[in-house]
Amino acid sequence: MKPHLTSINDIAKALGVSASTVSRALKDHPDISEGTRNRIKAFAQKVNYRPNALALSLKKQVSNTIGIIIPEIVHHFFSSIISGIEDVAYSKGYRVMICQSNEDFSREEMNVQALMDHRVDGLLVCISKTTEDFSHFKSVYNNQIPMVFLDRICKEIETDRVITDDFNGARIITSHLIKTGCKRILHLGTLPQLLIGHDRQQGYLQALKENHIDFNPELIITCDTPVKVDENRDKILEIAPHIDAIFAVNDFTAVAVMNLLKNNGFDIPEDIAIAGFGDDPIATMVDPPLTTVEQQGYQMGQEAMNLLIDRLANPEGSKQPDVKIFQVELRERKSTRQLPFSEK
Amino acid sequence: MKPHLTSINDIAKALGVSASTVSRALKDHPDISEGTRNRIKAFAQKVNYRPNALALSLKKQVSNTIGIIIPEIVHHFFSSIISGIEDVAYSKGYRVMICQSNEDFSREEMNVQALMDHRVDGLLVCISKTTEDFSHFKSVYNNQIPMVFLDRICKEIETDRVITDDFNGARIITSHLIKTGCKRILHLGTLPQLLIGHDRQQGYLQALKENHIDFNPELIITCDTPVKVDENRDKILEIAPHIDAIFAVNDFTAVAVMNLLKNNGFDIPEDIAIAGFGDDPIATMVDPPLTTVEQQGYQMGQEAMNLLIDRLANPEGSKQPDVKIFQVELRERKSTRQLPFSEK
DNA sequence: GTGAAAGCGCTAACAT
DNA sequence: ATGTTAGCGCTTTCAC
Repeated sequence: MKPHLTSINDIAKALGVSASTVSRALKDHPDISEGTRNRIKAFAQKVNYRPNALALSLKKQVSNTIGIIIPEIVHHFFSSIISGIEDVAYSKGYRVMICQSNEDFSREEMNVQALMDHRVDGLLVCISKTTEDFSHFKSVYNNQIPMVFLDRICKEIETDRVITDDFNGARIITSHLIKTGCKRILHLGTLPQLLIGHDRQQGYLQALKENHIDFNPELIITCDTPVKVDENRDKILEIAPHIDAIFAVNDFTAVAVMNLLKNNGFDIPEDIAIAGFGDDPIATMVDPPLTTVEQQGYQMGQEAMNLLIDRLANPEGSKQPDVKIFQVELRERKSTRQLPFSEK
Repeated sequence: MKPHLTSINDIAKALGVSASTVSRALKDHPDISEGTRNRIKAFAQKVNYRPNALALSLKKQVSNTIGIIIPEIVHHFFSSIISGIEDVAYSKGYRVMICQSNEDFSREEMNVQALMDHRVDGLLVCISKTTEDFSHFKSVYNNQIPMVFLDRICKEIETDRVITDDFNGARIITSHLIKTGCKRILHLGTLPQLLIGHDRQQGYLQALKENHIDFNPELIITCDTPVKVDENRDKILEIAPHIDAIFAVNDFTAVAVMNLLKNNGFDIPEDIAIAGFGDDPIATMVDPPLTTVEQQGYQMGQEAMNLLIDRLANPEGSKQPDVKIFQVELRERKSTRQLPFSEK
């Protein structure tokens, strides 16, 4: 920023007109005569004039920038969300500032602060796993900055939200395991305070119930990353001989446990069928390819941005929070058993 | 931004002092008496005052924000770079604005423009695959905005750069294939205008030469994504019986071709050994795990940000461009054959 | 049709 | 120790 890009004042001085004339000419204000307008426009073009977005935001009290807070962009689901947001945002003239919380509460607080400091017009947030205190979001809410929660939400704050039907997704995939002959299904889940994890676990339980399978509490382990699979290695291998399927809360955990079992002599899916959640690209690259449910990250991002734009356009909209629930779709692959012929 | 967050003027009015007093008190200017300072600080705290970053940037002509342009955050290598950048940036009080070019030239031009409009202090960029015209970057350079190229660089512009030793990486991995008994090695590469692809291809050729293996031009195919593997499916399967190894320009292409070959009855690595480039997490999750070279994305990001900070601190530094070359490290896994015992 | 002036939020040189 | 003023880049109301 040192080298002073040309400003409206520079143009005004150079052309011997006032700054306001330049400003008007550049935005085709009808008052300005065609002559001056052309002269100014030509000059602006020549010196490659670009309006200072900072000054504009300050003046207009609108930054045309929205903030995104996302746990970790490395995960395909999250980066798909971002792409969905960006594509809508760009097409409507918004910029985005992306912040990663790294699943860390205090980093998330800093992110909120930084985005507020930059006077973003609105916030799109996917809450960190470790967040249990929501006061930073409440402060956003109290300042009436529109905010949309994505995927991971906060029940205590009444905002628009875009979520996956985790309950049904888990129910569908667990039912699929049952239909293909599995009865003793291990669930690798998140800590229960994470709502999506809770809902997926409930969906799992619901599927068991609908199929009259008794629930065995030992068949739920908190284990939601490859690292945790490694930590729980002994426990999992001990249980393995007694189960015929695993439903993991996400795909990379599913893949990690699949590799663990394969390396220990289990046949997938004959000994143990495995299913994940999310349809990460990795699902099609592993052997056998992973059965999972597709979560529409890109579309969720688009929808969230659209909701935010609606709020921005209708600031006084005291209308009820919008809730968009995305259904998931089963992606049946070779890591689970085939449906009996009669069922097909 | 509608709901007017409290400003310094609001505080001044409320407390019956002038704005400058508030400004000074808040930053512990020695002139301000302890009494007023405490009074002001307490009040600011109470109303949760936060300086407007936009106004500050405008005033100071420094935004403390740096722009990142990256092809696609979905790729692990790129998101690692971003994490490296962010961690250094945050620790030095910088914010980042991340833009994706989606490997698209005109999107990249827009990104540059948007970041300039926001008056970022500097730019960290990894050029899009499809970019052949660099005038947008030259304009940044001419405006004396410090810029560091990462991984994919532009030779025509004299800036700091942080790159991988692609030539040596490719040489190391090709040599490894040769050492383990392979002689007819197919290379799946990028379009030759992409410098990293060019260098990797040269490294491949160099390894052949060093080992007195004649180069067969039919053994280089432009094919650098899973989609392109699919498009080149027939060609690859036709060549497959005549080769004993494949070196792919990146890991996801390597994995895609591995799956193609496995599904067509080839044994990996006995029939065909496969090696990638980058050490994406996927490399350890596939079966057999992929031999590849590790590219230090996170460290490269850190280094690039450090270089940029140096430039920012020394604006008049007419010193030569810094070039940091990161070596890669072989990650030997099961997708390539074992070294003969005598070599170990 | 064009210019002068005020103000967005903040800082700093210059008063007092 | 505190206030006044001007200005960062821009828009907009009000003059002429």
